[in-house]
Parts: sequence; structure tokens; C-alpha cells
Amino acid sequence: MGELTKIRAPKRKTKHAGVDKADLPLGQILTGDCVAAMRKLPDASVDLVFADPPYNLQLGGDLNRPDGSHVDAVTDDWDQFDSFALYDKFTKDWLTECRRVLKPDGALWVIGSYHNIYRVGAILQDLGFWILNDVVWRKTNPMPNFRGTRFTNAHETLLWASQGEKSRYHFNYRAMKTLNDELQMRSDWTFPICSGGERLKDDAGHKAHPTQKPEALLYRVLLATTEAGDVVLDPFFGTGTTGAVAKRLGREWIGCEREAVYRKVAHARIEKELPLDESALATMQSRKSQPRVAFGAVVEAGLLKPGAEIFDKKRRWKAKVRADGSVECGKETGSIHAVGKNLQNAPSCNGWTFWHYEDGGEVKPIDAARGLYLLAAED
Amino acid sequence: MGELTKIRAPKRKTKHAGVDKADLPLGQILTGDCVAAMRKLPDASVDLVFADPPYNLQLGGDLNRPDGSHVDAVTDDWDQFDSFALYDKFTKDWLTECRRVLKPDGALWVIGSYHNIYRVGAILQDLGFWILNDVVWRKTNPMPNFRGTRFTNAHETLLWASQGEKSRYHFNYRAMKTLNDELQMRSDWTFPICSGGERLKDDAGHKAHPTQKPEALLYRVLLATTEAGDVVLDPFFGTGTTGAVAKRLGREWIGCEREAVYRKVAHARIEKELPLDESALATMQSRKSQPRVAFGAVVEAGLLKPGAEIFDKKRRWKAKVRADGSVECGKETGSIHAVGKNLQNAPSCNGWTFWHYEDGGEVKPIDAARGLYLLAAED
DNA sequence: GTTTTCTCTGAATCCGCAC
DNA sequence: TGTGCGGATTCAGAGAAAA
Repeated sequence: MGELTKIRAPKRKTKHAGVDKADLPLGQILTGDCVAAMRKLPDASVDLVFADPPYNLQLGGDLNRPDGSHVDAVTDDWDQFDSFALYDKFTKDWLTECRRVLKPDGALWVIGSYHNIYRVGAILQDLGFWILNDVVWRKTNPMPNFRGTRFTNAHETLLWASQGEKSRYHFNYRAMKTLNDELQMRSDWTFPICSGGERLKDDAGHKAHPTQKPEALLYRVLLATTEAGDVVLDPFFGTGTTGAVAKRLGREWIGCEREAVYRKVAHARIEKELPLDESALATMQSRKSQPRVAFGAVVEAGLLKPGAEIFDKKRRWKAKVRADGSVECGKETGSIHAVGKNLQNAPSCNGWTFWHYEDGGEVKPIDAARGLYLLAAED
Repeated sequence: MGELTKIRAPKRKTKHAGVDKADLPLGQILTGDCVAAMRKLPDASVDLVFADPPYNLQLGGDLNRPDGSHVDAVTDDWDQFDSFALYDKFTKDWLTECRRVLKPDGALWVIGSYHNIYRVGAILQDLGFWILNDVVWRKTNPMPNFRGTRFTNAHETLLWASQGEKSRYHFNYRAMKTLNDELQMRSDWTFPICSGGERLKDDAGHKAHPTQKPEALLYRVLLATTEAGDVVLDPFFGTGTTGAVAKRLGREWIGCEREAVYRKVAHARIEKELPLDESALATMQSRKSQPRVAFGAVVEAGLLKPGAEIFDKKRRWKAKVRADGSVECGKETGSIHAVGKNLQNAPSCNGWTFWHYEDGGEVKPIDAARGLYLLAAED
């Protein structure tokens, strides 16, 4: 079993000795300006930066909806810059510091809108960062353009960049493909804006932060470009979405935030967050870094009993598990992949994600059983 | 009544005398480098620029480094700084020339990918252009990422910018809303890439141009931001998608293209293109472009009689119509708009849709009476 | 309890002519 | 160049309130 453990270990190149995590302020929100705060961190100590900097919106007067109600705009001091030059300097400063604290094979994400993202992108390139993708967050429910003067501004842009052209950044290709129903994950992601129960409120019931990002966005970012145990730094921590999702996904986090109010809200929020258990995380592992597991071995181990019923998500087909790890559905018999493929008349089928089973009243893909198997194999 | 008809014509401001179109090389493809070619055009002569600049750094042999030294683009081994600086200079040059030939209320579109669009966007802002939207072209059928190393690069970005913050760019809001099934057109557009019969082939059957854009994209751009008769300039004409769609939509066009092969293909293509007839070109017009009608004129015409009662939809307020077109509600008197605004204590009010009247037992907004007035005026 | 209607709100560079 | 004012302009989703 020792061999499985070895194979399973995250396949991160450790060419660079790295910093002892004990020397890092993990799970802490550093106070003050983010550039000053980051100076306290050692070189090459962080696996990923996620940054949601001020957008430098340059708003005119008030704006009303057609029904006369007033739009609550982002007019906070932290978003005010007197010129592009000042914004550029600010951007260059924090990006430079991020570059220093990032490991050579680390990566950086920045989110922005057309107001700032072109400046950020150009500066990023000037500093030597290498853009890997620009990703579009399509909002299902953007604020309309109330005056009918432009296209509805229905998206924001994320930049994903490595330290340089040759750096060996980390990308969980398989996890993304699985998440996207066995199609390659595209550069356009569709999520609603953060509202409802997820939107943090202050004591008076007002939104705690004007620009809180949806957790689903961070979830995908962290799942795609980090492994459990990695250190994620967020220089503009706000109300701590990055920290909350990092904790849930078993990643370490460090935040920087100037405003005491936001820090307080973030601490309370993250305190409540519960990490997912390891089996749930295991299903998200990249296939490349996992040993191949035969379905038969899972059956053999008793995680799915011979005779058990498995079914596709929509329960259009049911199949019976046989002792040798083959499955049977009417006249079709064979491997989980072959039967799934033939039933759907599809060119191929990933049986691990196609077939599901019930475990304690819950429907799970049989991939979860494989996760449990691997977990057990580690001991 | 001819006067009303005249007022109805599209309301383009001609504050600036403008250039006689006869002095422009309409329907021509200018040869040579686009900056040199554009120098032949007069100032403020073009309504719209659509540009699809190259984003690789192989720009040809006629470029110089910022220090003036000559560069052989194909063989020179640039460092990253040099190549970005060179690309920036190139970008600044052609954008500056576009800015000169554009009318003060003209606008510019640029399309690009993450390789170049951040540089273009930042330079555009530095030159004084005012970004109106960034628009994402989502490809329904992008090329997959074969090596599984990144997200599928499934989109390109268009920037739409006016000459400056205060400039009065043109936007066919109603036409876009109609095109999008009566919902505001969003900043993300979904089209397939250019392929099949639309993709131009050379004599050997190979694609004539590596980055031919789909006509649907240009169709939407031109429909959204130009009127029939407007002059559209494309500094990187390629195989002439802009020209073909412009001709079809009854817009004038000017192209610049260095490569004789592309010019030849473009000419042949545009030659075959047929303009839509005028009735097909008609688009939904905004209320803004309709003639202004005084409420008094509606009263005068007898469509609403002095002394008649008007009320808001929920009948919270009632007002009396007076002979001069003012209305009275308790202590409030004045225009339909001012009284509606004051009663609701709102920042503004459109009296035409706020106030209602009864006509044959039916409740209608007084806007319906305006409609009748305009209908009568057309005869 | 259930269904329907109303109300509120979200990173927004959000008017233009006449005087 | 500023000021006044006519009047054009909104989508999805959550939650509360009403039916």
C-alpha cells in the first residue's frame, strides 16, 4: 500500500526547497496596506495569488432606475484614483510584491472590469507574468443598463498568469473536465452574482461589502489551479470569500485587508466554514496524479457490493454490479465505461462519473467510491 | 405636416460641418501600411473604425525599435521587453491615426485576444479614447486545447470606444433590443467561428486568410453603432469582411491592406455582395429619435379635453387637464412630468407613461393619445 | 399550506436640447 | 460654458406580502 501512497502524493515539482509553512501567517488577515503587509512574507512562499483589486470606476452623477429608485453605486474611498498614472503605479506596486512572494511555479489570478483590467493586464505582462488564459465571468443576472446607452455590462474578466513563459504552473485539467460534464472547461464561466443568503450583511441589514464575489467563482479558481495544502494569498481580502472557499477546500490561506470592518466580518465568516471531508476532495483530484483503479477492485474492497444497483444521474438506465467488476443492463454487459457508452450510443463514456449509487440516502457518482478506495489504500 | 416627417428623420447631430464624402476613397482598398494609408484621409471624416490588428509580433520589416534602430521582425531575437515595446508603438501609431480621421462623435471597435488586447486597451485609454463596453465573442466551436494544459480559449474580446468621455457616440439601442428578443443586448455575444461556405478559400483550396472573422460579428457591430450611409474604415482589411457587411447594410466603407493577395480576394468578394433594399434595412427606432410632442398640442387637437381627469395607474393621484396643457392636482400644478415627479417625490417622471385616462371604458396611458396625434400628423 | 404579486437590488464610467 | 427641464430608460432573483 505504500506504493499507492507514493503515487498519490501531489505531483508538484519540488525543485525549489521552499519555505517552511510554519513561518507563514496561515489563516491570518494581515492589516494595513497590502504592499506593506506582503513585505512581511518571505520570497517564494505562496502557491497562488487571487486578487480582486479596486476597479477604479469613474462614475458621474447619480443614477436612477426607470422606476425612480436610486442605484447604490460603489463610491468608496478605496476605489478613488486621481489618474490612470496613479492607478498604474498602485497596480505595479502590488503586482511586484505578489511576484516576489509567489513561488517560481506559482500563479496569479486577478479579476476586473473594462475600467481597470486592460491596465492590469498590460502591467502584468510588463512585469514578466505570462498570461495563461483570460477567463470571462458571465453574469446570469447583471444590472441592466438603465438609460439604454450601451450594451448591458454583463461580464467581468479574470486573468490567470504564471510567473513566466517557462514556469510550470499547476492546472487540474481532469477536475475541470469532470466538472464540465466531460467537456474541456472553457474560458467563459457562467455564474449568478453574489446575492441572497450568500451575501453578507452588516448589523443593520445592509450589504457588508459592495463587491462581494460569489463563492462558486473562487471554488472553480482554487479547484483548477491549486492542490489541497497549497497556500493561497489574497491581497484584497474584503469579506474573505477566498479564505472561506480555501478553508472549505483544504487549502491554506493568507489575507491582507485595510478595513477593520471587513476583517471582522471575514473572520466570523471563515470561523463558521467547515472543511470538506477528504473523500469529497479526493473525487476532485486530477486523474493524471492518481493511480488507475479498476472498478473490480472497488467491488472487491466492498465499497460497492456485487448485486448493487447503479444508475445514471437522470435514472434513465439501471445496471447491476457483478462480482468481477463488470456491470449488466438488460442485454448490455461489460465494463462501466463500455456499458455506459453503448446505452447512450455515445462515442465514449466515463463510467466513473456516468454511473451513480445511493449511499445513506444520498446519490453519488461511483467515482466517490473510488475516492474512498484510494483513501483506504493510503493507510 | 411635411414638417413632422422631416423631424422624424434619424437625428444625427451635424454640429461639425464634416467632409464631403466625394473627397473620400469610398469603396476602395488603400494599399501599403495602414498608418501611411490613413494619412491620405482628411481629419474627422469617418464615422466608425473597425480594426482587427495583428497580434503576433511578426509585423513586417518596416518597424523600428523605440530607439529608432531597424528591426528585422522575422529573424531578430527580441527580448520580451523589446517585443512588447515594439507592439505598443505599432498600436499607438495606428490608433493615433484612427483618432485623427474619426469624427468627434465617431467610435472605434478593436478585436483581439489575450495576447494583445490588454496592450491595445491600455493604449486606447492613454490616447483619450473612452471605453464604452468590452464585448466578448463567445465561440460556439472554439479550437480545443489539445494538450490539456489550459482552459479552452473559447472567446475573443472586442473593445468599443468613443473619442472621449463627453463625445456623443451613436448606439442603436432599440435595434439591438429587438435583435435580442426584446431584452437588452448584453456584452457577451455568441457566434460560431467563420467556417464552411463563408470561409474564403484560395485557388488551392486553402483558407485565404488565417483569421477571417464571421460576418455575423460585423453585422451586429455595424447595426449597433452606425446608420445607413455612414463611413466605416477598416485599417486591417484582410479579406474584407467589414467591406462586405458594410455594403450589404448600405454603409460606405474604406479599407487598408498591405497584402495584394488579400486585396484581390476582398475585391472579388465585395463585388458579389448585394446591398439589402431599404425596407429590409429599416430598424426599430428609439423614442429619442421621434419628434417631440407637447402635451398641449394633444389637448389642442382635442384628443384629451380640457377638464378631463387623468390618474396614475394605481389611482393614488388624480389630476385635471387644463386648456394650456398643464395639469393640476391639489396644490401641484405644472407639466405632466413636473406634477408626476413632485407627487411621487421622485427624481424624475415621464408624464406620458405615468398618467392615464379612460377611453371607452378602457384605461390607457396618455402616451396612447400622443400616438394618435402623431398618426394624424403623418397624413 | 400554496400560489401569485409586489418590492428591492446588483462593481454603472448611463441624456440631450434649448436658452 | 452652465442651467433647466422634457422625457426616455430595466433584468433576474430573492424575499416579503398578499391572495
